[in-house]
Amino acid sequence: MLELRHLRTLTALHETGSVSRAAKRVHLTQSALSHQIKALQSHYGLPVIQRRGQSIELTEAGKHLVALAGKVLEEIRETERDLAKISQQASGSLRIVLECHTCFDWLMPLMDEFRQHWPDVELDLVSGFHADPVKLLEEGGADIVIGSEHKRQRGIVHHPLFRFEILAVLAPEHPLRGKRILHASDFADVTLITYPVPEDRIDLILNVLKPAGIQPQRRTAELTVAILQLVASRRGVAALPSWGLKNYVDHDYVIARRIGANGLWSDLYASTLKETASRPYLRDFLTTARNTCFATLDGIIPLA
Amino acid sequence: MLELRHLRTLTALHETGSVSRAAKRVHLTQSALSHQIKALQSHYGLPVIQRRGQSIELTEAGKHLVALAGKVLEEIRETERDLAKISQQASGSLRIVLECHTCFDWLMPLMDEFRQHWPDVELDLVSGFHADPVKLLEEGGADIVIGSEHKRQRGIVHHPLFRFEILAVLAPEHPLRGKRILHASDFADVTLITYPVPEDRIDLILNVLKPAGIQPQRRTAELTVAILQLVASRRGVAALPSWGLKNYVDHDYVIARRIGANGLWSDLYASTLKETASRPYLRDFLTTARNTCFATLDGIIPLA
DNA sequence: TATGGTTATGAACCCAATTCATAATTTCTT
DNA sequence: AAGAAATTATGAATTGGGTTCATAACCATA
Repeated sequence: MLELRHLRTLTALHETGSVSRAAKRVHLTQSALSHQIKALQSHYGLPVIQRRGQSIELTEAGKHLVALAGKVLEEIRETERDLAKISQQASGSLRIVLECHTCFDWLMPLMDEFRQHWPDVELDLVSGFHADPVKLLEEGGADIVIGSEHKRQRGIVHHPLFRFEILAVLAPEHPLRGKRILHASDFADVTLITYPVPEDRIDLILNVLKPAGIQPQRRTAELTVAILQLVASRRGVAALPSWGLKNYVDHDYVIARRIGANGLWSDLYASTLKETASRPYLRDFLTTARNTCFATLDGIIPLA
Repeated sequence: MLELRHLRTLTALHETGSVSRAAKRVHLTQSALSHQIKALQSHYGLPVIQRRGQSIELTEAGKHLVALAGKVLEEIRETERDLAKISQQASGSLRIVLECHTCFDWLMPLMDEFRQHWPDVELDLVSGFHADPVKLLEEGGADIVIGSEHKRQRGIVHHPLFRFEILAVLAPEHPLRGKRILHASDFADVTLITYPVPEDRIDLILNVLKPAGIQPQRRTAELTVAILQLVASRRGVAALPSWGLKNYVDHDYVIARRIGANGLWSDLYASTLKETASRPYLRDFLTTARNTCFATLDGIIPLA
């Protein structure tokens, strides 16, 4: 009766706190999850979730099942790693090109974990700027590109990671602090603080400012903390993924504002060659990435 | 891809050492298991079983998966016990009537385990002889009857346990030692050593000797070891389940012979009231019983 | 070489999980 | 308070994957 799919659903419910969000997380319909939950409850004669206003909460029974899920799913992945070792598919290289600078935040701990699990995989970050990172895959200079590119291309697989919102970051006393939502025009007279990458790699410029014919001043910094430091000391404003901001916003170090009525969103993909896509360690890397991101990053949305 | 059903199949393969026997064990066709195995192998790019002449053996990969199965399936049962506690279905009584005396062998350790898992269930053996044990269920004097009865009866559920062979047990120097198979006529002049129960509860008499019009002398003993002791000291022959004999036969304490060309087989069921059948602890008792029996008892066959 | 038993394979089938369509419910907004 | 928006529940329809069926291949033993 209980199946692994139920356990996956339960963890998704736990992580997202909502049936429909959990459904996206496991790539099923909200209806499917509703049926699953109903089946579980009637089987055990116990509710597993409980409405708590906006979001849902797991009951005691639900928590037991989530704890089980954690153990079981991890154990399965462990043995699958063992199997990969046995079939000698546990070695190779995973050279990562990172287009999204902020992603260092979650990639670093992920890489640490990965190194422990796959000691025989040569794990590297490919440094430097690359005009056409996907070409790097084809040329054999890298094994995976993490970025927003996802146009169909033969021989290449774009593994969807997640969608996230990019927020404008301001100093708490910034003149624009009063507006709940910022529009292109608001950026006319500000200095934009970005990572040192070309304009066409910056979503705010590409999708918002350029279409509106606005070209703000730019200043660059390598590290996210440096950017935030500059913002806080009123040298300009930045546009950063929402997830990395929570701590700084909570401590009133900076404030964050939505860009445009619907917000500015960006999709993240992990692209590989078709042939590397099937390697066990690559698959494990991807699921670990998704797991840790969805578990630790606030406000991200699963991608089809 | 990997599902709990695969894990169950793997353990069955491990326990039975044969695809078709494992199929019976998990109540599927041999074909279904064959497909499952094929799917597993092609998914992991590894064989999980290996032919070893008559029987099969698990490969290293298979052993990893079996180890996983042990952990995972046990953890699931653990949390299901927790859920039963939460839903307050973890208390009640389990008074067992045992028609098959030899079954004490496996029932005792089983009861010990059960007591640890379900401390709030009142566990008891209903002692004494009962002419109609199923009636005892209806009268509320017992909760489960372990025996061979399985005729349809409304309000009663007969949970199949397993089929086992009853072998004739002789002293090593017994005159009949030369025959590989014993027939009804061979029992004409022997003393039959049995448990102290009526004739119609003894399969050998009921199904073999009575139809042939043979009525051997009888002598009774309470305990299996006592019966074996009497057999070894040439006071007569006995008919006992094959599984309990292995140790004694291996040590040349007694010898065992098939009864009739196809052997004498008996089916074991656990009968309960319909209403008690759904209780979590009862279900757990049954699966534990089957698990331990199939894991520890040689030569038993699953029952539809 | 036959024979009984076990396993493999492809096609057909069937059920159960999912989706679809929609209703019911809740929450947010004005 | 009422209407709009979002979320969840439910029943019917669909579909896809796992199982069975039928049969072939294979393997040991006589």
